[in-house]
Amino acid sequence: MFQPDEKPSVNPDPHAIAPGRGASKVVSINAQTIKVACSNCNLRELCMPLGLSASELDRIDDVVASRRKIKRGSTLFRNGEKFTNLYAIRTGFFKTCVASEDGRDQVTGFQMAGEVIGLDGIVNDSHTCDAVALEDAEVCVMPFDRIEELSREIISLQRHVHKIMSREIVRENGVMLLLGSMRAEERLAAFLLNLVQRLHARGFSQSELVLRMTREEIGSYLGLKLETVSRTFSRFVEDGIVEVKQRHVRILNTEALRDIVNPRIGS
Amino acid sequence: MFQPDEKPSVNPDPHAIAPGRGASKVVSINAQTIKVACSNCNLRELCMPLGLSASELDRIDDVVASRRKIKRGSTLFRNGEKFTNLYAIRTGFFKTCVASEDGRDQVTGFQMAGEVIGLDGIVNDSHTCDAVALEDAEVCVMPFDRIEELSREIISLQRHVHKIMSREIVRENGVMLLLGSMRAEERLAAFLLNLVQRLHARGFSQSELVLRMTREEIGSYLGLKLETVSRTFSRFVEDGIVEVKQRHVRILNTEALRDIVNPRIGS
DNA sequence: CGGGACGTTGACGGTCGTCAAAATTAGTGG
DNA sequence: CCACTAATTTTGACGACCGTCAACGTCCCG
Repeated sequence: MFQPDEKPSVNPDPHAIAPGRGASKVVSINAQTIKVACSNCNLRELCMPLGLSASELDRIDDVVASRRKIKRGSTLFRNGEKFTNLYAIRTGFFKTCVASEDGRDQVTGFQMAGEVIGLDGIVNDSHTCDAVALEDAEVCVMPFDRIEELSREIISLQRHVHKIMSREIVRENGVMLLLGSMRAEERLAAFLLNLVQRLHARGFSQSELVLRMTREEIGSYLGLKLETVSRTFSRFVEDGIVEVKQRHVRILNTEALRDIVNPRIGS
Repeated sequence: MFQPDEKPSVNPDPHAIAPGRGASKVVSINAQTIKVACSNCNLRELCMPLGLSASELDRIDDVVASRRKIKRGSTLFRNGEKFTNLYAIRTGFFKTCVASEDGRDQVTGFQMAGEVIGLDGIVNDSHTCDAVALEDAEVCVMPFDRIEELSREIISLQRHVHKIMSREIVRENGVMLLLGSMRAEERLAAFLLNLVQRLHARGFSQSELVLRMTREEIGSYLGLKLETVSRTFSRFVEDGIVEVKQRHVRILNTEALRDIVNPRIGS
């Protein structure tokens, strides 16, 4: 009933281990040498500015100091840790979550390949949330000092950094709208549409997805309890809008989901 | 029972109309000439980086192209409008709100003197929310191109811009926590504490404030209906935590408010 | 002084949270 | 590879919190 995920049209960089173009592109970490280059990364169009000259592209490779693998369940950074890097996700799936003093916590976002995390750390030079890998992941480590340095010289990089931060602000505005004014069905419908749209931009199916997070994590993100998430899924299934088998979801009626998010007057 | 607001220790720039230091600092707008200068603005410490050299300070004055007055109830910018400027609030009070297609809207924040608005417009070169003045206001108009230009040259300005954007991201994380996991009392308590803390940083009282927004706007921000906001205020009054007379609020027991936001185990 | 915007309060109902139990799956170690 | 335990998910019953609807009161401004 559920096929495996379609292959993304932008595959993980197949030349990641190929010989570098210069010593500066080869960095030694933990006794293993990893070739690092944005210039031939297929995620570039997602996480780097377009329209760079060859020489600019060459210099942008320098923002990535190294790569880092994160095992499922472990953290990329934690609340309180010193901020030094932004991270571009190469593969895998993350959640970010904040915690209040009395232990409540709230998932503030789910991030996938091509997206950048760590922006929260800039204000106070320390992170204010946890970033947890929901599946084995690999990220590009980008020292923020170098990003600032280079973006002083490469205008399109500067603009790009600003856009990434602004995009995050706008995204959070949308989440606030969701949390502040939507009911459970609307929240879950919006969540599914958003996920599938982002996956589609990465070459995956428009109608099928595998949830990398638990019902509880979805609930935390949407301001609902896990039971409500589960019940709402069940209602969607009853209504023939989706098929759900554990974490595999197939969207049968995208229009219906859109109508739930944005109730139309009349029919 | 309620005195008028205390005077802020950082007063509106008393030299705003004083003779400028050069022609470039004098800009003509709408047949009136307004002296524009961050260097002698008393809000500087709130909205500009610290530790600038005199020459840098002089150049930062150039970021502000002009000033603009906004009447209570009118908008500084609207969803869909082309993005060209960021705005630093000199006086007055704003709300920003986003709207969904079907007409629901959500207040995403309240902004006061020294804070910067317009960051949402950077991603798509057009604004994604409305900024509405809740009282007569004046803002510094800062063309974003010039900000980017100057921040390529002045490192501390670049860092400052990044911090402002990151701060907004962190703020919104906090709002998501509030909307996602707090009950009405907790939300309102957190809201009051946040407002009074920001006002205090501007030289106002720690315990007294005048709400510039309606119950409905508070409710929209907090994900509650106006009746719930009103009822929750009444409960706080019954419990002797605050005094409320219309939009004048006096906090009688700050600790109680903190305990509501952050329930302690035990006593 | 009068109309409109804003705020308060009450009664009632719906949505979602809480508690509980059972089913299914995933992960672990033998 | 299988058994066993933990984790996750589903479903039900019930109740609390907050939304809805309504009426009334208050303040502000023309």
